[in-house]
Amino acid sequence: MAEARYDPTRIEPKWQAVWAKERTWEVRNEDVEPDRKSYVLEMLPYPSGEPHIGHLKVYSVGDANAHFLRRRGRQVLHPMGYDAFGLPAENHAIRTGVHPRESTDSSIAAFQRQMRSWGISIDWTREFGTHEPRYYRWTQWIFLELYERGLAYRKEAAVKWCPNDQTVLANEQVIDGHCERCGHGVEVRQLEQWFFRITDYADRLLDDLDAIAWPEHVKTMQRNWIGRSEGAEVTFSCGSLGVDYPVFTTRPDTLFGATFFVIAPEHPDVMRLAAGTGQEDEVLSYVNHALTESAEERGSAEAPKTGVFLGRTVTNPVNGEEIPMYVADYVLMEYGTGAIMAVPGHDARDFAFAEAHDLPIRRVVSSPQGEELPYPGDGPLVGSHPDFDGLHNREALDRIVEWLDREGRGHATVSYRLRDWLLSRQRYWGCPIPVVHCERCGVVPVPRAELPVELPDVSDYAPRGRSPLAAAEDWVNTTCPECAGPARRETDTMDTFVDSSWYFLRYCDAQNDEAAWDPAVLDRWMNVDQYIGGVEHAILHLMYARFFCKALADSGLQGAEEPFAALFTQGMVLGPDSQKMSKSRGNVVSPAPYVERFGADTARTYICFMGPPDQDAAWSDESVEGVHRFLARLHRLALDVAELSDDAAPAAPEGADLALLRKAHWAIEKVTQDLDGRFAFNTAIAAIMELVNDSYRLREDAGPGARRFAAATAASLVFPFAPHLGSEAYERLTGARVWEEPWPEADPALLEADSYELVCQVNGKVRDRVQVPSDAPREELEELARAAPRIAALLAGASVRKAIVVPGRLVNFVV
RNA sequence: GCGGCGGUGGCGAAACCGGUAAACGCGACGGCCUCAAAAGCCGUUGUCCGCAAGGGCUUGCGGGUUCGAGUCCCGCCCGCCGCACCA
Repeated sequence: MAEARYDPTRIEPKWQAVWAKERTWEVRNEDVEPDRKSYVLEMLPYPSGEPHIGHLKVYSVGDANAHFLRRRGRQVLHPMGYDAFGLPAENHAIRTGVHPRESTDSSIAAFQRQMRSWGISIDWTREFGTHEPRYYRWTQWIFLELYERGLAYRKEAAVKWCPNDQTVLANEQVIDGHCERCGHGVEVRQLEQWFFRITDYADRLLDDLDAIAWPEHVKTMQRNWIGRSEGAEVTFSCGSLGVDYPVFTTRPDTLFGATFFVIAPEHPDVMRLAAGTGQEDEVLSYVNHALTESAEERGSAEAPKTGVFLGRTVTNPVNGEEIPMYVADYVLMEYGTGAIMAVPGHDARDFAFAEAHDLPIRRVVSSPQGEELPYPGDGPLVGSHPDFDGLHNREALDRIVEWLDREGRGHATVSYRLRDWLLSRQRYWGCPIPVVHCERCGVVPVPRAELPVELPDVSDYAPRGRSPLAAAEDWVNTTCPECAGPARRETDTMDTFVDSSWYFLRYCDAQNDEAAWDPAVLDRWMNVDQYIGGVEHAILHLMYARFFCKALADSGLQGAEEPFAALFTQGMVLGPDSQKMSKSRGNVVSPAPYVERFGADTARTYICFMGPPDQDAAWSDESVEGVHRFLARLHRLALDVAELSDDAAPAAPEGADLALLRKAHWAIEKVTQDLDGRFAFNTAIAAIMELVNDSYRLREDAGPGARRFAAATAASLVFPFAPHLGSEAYERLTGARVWEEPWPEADPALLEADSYELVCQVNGKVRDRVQVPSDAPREELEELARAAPRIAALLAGASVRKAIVVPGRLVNFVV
């Protein structure tokens, strides 16, 4: 055995230097052939400190995919950038006074250094940070495009406010009533804010999910988030006040069971309704209490159903009945119309409220199994109206809606859970919103030629309920582009999700200083063929990016309706204790020390081997060493075999040569199938391990030609996971550069053996195994199985009722 | 509560279409090499009974379909993730 040690610290920098010098992974837009392109993209990192183990995982997974596709003849676009605006850098600045740009840039430098040491095959000519003016200039440009189409708008709204971060939050950034960033309880405030009209796209965002190859659970989460409900809007009138109140219901079939009516505490008419009824004081104190409650206190379905009588009634449009009006916090202002008809017989919440307030409960749908009320299921209508009683409720539903429509008291409609995207933030470290406020002209967009509106430097980053930018007086005071009079710049910045909603478009044409992109160039690369990232972005980022693409497609600015044709969500790397990594648990594993000690190839291959990449998996130091052992074994094998005579693989192999060549072709076939869209990296690597094991096992008996082919094949197959070692070993064995070689193809003749082991069962239990010729017909297989010694013994005094023959697998005798 | 995913050796896992359960790796045990150790190489390793030959049992639990079920169907239990007073 050769004695040269496997030394990644020598091998890895050597090949990285070759790739950098030769610009191996760069692709030129001019050279792209549309039917050969593959756009492989991992979610861009948020640069904070050093890269962590999760980054190593996404980029190892993505790089394996990129390498495989290149060697299958694809022109692969595989770029990298940084999602560089955001709160952590700003909070750091508030603590330390260090400019967020400075800490962000030093983190980016750490990412660049480490990702290069990992040998990831990136086209670095397309790199950018979203905080660079040459990028956010175009973020602002897109904002103006959307503004002019009415898709970006300003309105005062009840918004979620984080008192700790002193900023508003998007609905999506509120988790269980708490700020996604800092965990502080969220309050509701009335503020004027900027929104994107994503709700206009609700149906398309929903329908187009069917056309993309995404994991089912991600699609489900998006569907739930959009929350489309079909139902009807029905008008109840308050005669004493002369006002109509529409409600949304998914169950117009239960209208005859409505025994009271409820509006949300935030409803603008609450006090007007209570006025003069003697209920004012009670209502006022209830509303005040409800509005100061935290989202969490108010949020739970288990919370007791509180509420107060408003002193008035409304008329049920289907039967003219006067039913009492209540204000109660279980009704939400932001969904539907902020008012509901309450049907306690068939809705659990209304039932709870009715019981607590002693209101009538009426059954209008009979339950086939005799279930008690509240009964939310289907069944024939009862106690409603002679025209509808006896009809199945789903049919009655349609008929009732038709009737309402004819009478002008309601109509079929659709309601969504999805809200418009609140994009303004009262924070410093973000992309400035490119508008000015003029006393005379109102909101005026900054002319395109004046973009970017650059983020000015300030000395105090702490938010004080307004953006820190407001303190930059020289910057804020400007002139109106329309009337040239005095104007003030918008001081809010954009949510960082805006920056990351289009970065994949910019990669296609990253050097373009004349436009955000050349549409012809975008047409060549888009859409992203394979997107890779964590499930934590299943809703926010992935929904926003889809919305942007659709909105930009509608403006004719680009052609991709869907940004990401296929999505792969990788699982988390857990700590050695199988717990989520966290500083407080002290179980954080950093990539750098492992890369230093074992090499990037070992770290990358281990990460791909530790389990199916879409599942969570715990880090294990022992297993890392096992993978390192495997790579060292392959390295040693290559050195040994390289010293043998330079024979070609035998054309008519026999014995050990045949066995080894078969194993090599089996491995080619297995790895190819595992990598081809399956991301089954763990089993692909296992197959290469088997090939290496057999190469050792047969090293005394197989000839140099077969041994060289087997070793070179192992090097070639391992390349997507361990590119440096793959290149090194392959070069030693063949003199060629593995990344310039096409992906190997299995020879079908060597995939078939001329005999196989036939399993012989009696009553479904394996009793014997015999070697049989591959081409044996069924009758012969049955005879051979009968003749197997242990089978013959068992069948001896028994009568065979049936024999099942599965060629290629088994024979089963039923006795 | 609703939706999704999962439960297989001591551990990470494999079994892609209903056809040999446990590939590959870790760990453990044994052997070779060595003055010795490390490294390396070669074995054994689901579990129970048995000296062995061999046999029984085994994919969270209980049923079912089938010649045959980890895989399909029905009913449970447990874990993780998402949503959750959305009318």
